[in-house]
Amino acid sequence: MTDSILFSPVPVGRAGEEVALQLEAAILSEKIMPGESLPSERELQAQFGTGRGVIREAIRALKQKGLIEIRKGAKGGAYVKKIEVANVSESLGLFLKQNRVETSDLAEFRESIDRTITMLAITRATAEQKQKLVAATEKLMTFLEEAEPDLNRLGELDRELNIMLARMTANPIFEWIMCAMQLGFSSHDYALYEDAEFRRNTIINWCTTAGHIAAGDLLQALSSIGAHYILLRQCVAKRQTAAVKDQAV
Amino acid sequence: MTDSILFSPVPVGRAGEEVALQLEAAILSEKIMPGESLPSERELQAQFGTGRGVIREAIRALKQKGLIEIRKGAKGGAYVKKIEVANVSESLGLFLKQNRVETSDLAEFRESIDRTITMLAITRATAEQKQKLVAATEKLMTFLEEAEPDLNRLGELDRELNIMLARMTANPIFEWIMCAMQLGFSSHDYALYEDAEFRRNTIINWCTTAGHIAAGDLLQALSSIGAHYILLRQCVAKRQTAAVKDQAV
DNA sequence: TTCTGTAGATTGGTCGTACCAATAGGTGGA
DNA sequence: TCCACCTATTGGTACGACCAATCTACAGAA
Repeated sequence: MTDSILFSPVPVGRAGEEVALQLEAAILSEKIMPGESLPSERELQAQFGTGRGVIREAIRALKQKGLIEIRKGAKGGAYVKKIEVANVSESLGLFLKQNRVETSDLAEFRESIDRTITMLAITRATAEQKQKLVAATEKLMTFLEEAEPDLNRLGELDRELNIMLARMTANPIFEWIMCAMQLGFSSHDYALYEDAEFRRNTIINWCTTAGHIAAGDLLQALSSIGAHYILLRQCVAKRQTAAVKDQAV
Repeated sequence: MTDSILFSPVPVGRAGEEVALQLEAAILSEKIMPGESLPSERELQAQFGTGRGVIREAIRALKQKGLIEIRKGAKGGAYVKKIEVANVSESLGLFLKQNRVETSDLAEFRESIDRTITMLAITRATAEQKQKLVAATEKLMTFLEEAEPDLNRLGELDRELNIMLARMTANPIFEWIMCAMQLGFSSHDYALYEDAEFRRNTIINWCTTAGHIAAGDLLQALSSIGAHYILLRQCVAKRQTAAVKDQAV
C-alpha cells in the first residue's frame, strides 16, 4: 500500500495496456514490495481516472504474468509476490507444445546441460548433498522388482533427482532451467520408465551415476550420463519402429 | 521448489478462470487452428452464458500468454497465433529481474551453453553459415576505431551474433534459449562494451572466435570462448571495485 | 475477564447496458 | 473504372448495481 498520486491518469485508447504497464513498473521498481498490496480496484479506478473494467483487465494481465496474487474480502486485493519458476515453465511448456520439438533435439539439449551440471555438482556439492543424492537413488531401487510400478511416482522421483542434482551446482540458474524443463517437457520422456527393460537399466544407471558423483569420479559420472541418453535414444527408436508397425497394420 | 505442483486447487466462483481454461484447451487441442479466430466476445458471452466482462478477462489472459492476437473492427476478434520466443523471454526476464541473479552465475551458465553451441555449430553448420558468421563479426570491427560508438547498435550486433551461432547448431532449442537469454538478461552484460579497452578486446575476440569456428578448429574456438568470459569477469570485477569506491566517497 | 458469534465494512467477482472507436466491405456517384 | 462515403461488425470503455468472501469490532454470554 502506498500513498496517493503515484499513478497518472490515462487518456484514452488502449488504457488497459497503459495501466498494466504503470502497475508493472511500480512493482518492478519495487515502489511496491512483495507482500504489500496494490490499492483496491475502486481506488485505482479513481487514481487512473478510468472505469473499473480497465483496472480489472490490467490486474488480470499482471496476475497472468505471476507478478501478483489476488485475495478476496476485506484486506483483500492484489498482493505483489515473487514470481515462481512455474510461470517460466508454463510459458516454456506452451511454447514447446506449439512448436513440436523433436525428442532428439530435446535429448541433445538435456544431455549437454546434464554434463555441465554433473561437472559443477561434483566439484561444489557438499558431502551431505552427495549423500542425499545417493539415498534418493536408492529409493528408486525399490521400484526395480515391481512388475507394474506407479509410473507417476517414478516420474516424480526422477524429476526430484534431476532437480536435486541441479541444485548441487550452487548456481540457481541451472536449478531453474531444470525445473522449467521438467515441468515443460513432462510429456516427452516418461517413455524410459514404461518399458520394463529400459526401466530396469535406467534405474540401475541412475544409481551408478549417483555413486560416481558421490565418489567425485568425474569421468565415470559423465560416462553414466552418456549411458542414460543412449538408453533414451534406444527407447525412442524402439517406440518409433513400434509406431510404424502399428500404422502398417 | 521441491514440492510437486501437479494440480492446483480450483477456487470456486471464478468463472473467468474456467472460461480461460476452456478457450485455452480449445486452442491447444487445435480445435481452433492458428490463423483462425475465436467467436466474437458477444457470441462467446452467449455461449458461455456469462457477462461480457468475464469473457474479456479470459481473453486478456490468453493474450498475455501469447496464445492469441487481438484485432479491432469488423472481421476483428481474437486470432490464434503461434507463440513467439519473446513470450518465454519476457517471462524468464521478469523472473530473473525479481530474483536478482548474480552476474557470475549468469556468466557461468552462458559460458557452458556457449561451449556446447560452439561444438555443435562447428560440426554441423554449413560453409555458408560459417561465412556469414565471419562477415557479421567483421561488421563489429567497424566499431573498433570509434571513440563513442552507438552502444545500442553494438549490443544489437552482439545479440545477433550469439543467436546466429546458436542457430548453427541445427537444434532449435539452443536458439530459443539463446534468444530468451539475450532478451531476458539485456541489462547484465552491456558492461563489456561500455569500457573502451574491454570493448576493443571483446570485438577482436569475437573475430578470432568466428575465424576458428569457420576453420573448424574446435579447441581454439573453445579457448576464444573462454577468453570472452575471462574478459567479462574482469570487467565485472572492475565495475564492482569502482562501485565500492563510489560508496566510500 | 474471556470467549464467541453476529453485524458491518471492505473488496474482489459478475452482470447488464450504453456508447465510443476502429475496421472491412459494400454502395453510390463522379 | 475508381474513389469517397456509409454501415455493420467488433473490440474498448464507462457506469451502476448486486453478490460473495473475508476481516474487524463490538456486544452478549460463560
